[in-house]
Amino acid sequence: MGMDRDRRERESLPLRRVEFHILLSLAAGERHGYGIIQDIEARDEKAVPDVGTMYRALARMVENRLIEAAARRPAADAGDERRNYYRITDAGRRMARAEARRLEALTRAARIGGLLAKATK
Amino acid sequence: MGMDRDRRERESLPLRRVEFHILLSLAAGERHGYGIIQDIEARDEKAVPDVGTMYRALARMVENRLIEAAARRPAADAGDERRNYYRITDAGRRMARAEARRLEALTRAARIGGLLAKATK
DNA sequence: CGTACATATATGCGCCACACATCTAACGGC
DNA sequence: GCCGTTAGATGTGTGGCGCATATATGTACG
Repeated sequence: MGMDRDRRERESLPLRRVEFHILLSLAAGERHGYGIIQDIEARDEKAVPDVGTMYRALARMVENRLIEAAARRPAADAGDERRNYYRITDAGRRMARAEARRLEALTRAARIGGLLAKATK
Repeated sequence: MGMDRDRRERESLPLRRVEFHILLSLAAGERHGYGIIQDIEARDEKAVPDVGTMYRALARMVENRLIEAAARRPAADAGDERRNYYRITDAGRRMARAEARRLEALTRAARIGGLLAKATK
């Protein structure tokens, strides 16, 4: 059982770029699609996904239980009826952690390979 | 001129996954296609590219001057005539550095977002 | 109040990156 | 000489993603 879960997670790595960005954004709190895009824009202007890519990814990830529709919009924003809010699931958080570890290892390899300066901290 | 080069590099990021893996592997020394695959396997079992993807990527990257065919095989291995050895070019190293910085920033974001432990070194 | 622009979500289309499958052939051990 | 491994190459299919477009609500402003 736990084995099955682990295997599924391992097999679906590496995560798609959009998906990791989405999970990373939602790890900080509930957000709606357009808001996630702006969040990514703020963090890395070079990797901003297309809106089509975004909404399709959201649908797919709900399907895969990596995220779920937030029951109701967060307090402050009672206004805009159009927005669909999402939250990260436990499975999503596990996936994001696994992928983050992968990226970290890659980064470490790059540093060892002399492609990055010693301590960028 | 320098500007043009910088712009081209920035626009073609992020690198394809295979390509970064190849550059990362070749940054450590000259290698042949099959050897690169084994190198990647050793480093990250989850992201091992298909052989088809690999050989096509190598051809493309030679075309784009990110790598080049090594004139002749490295000393110790005078044996196997089948092997095609490659080495990283300056342009390739620049691209790899840029991509490594991108991944490093992503990793940092993941750490800030609580998806990674504090100091992994 | 109208209308112009930003916000928000959604979908058809086409390209291309990649995995999968298959092929060829040289290598090394027995 | 046979056979499994190593090495490289190529045809094919799927799916992710960018591009364009559609639709509709929110908001600012005269």
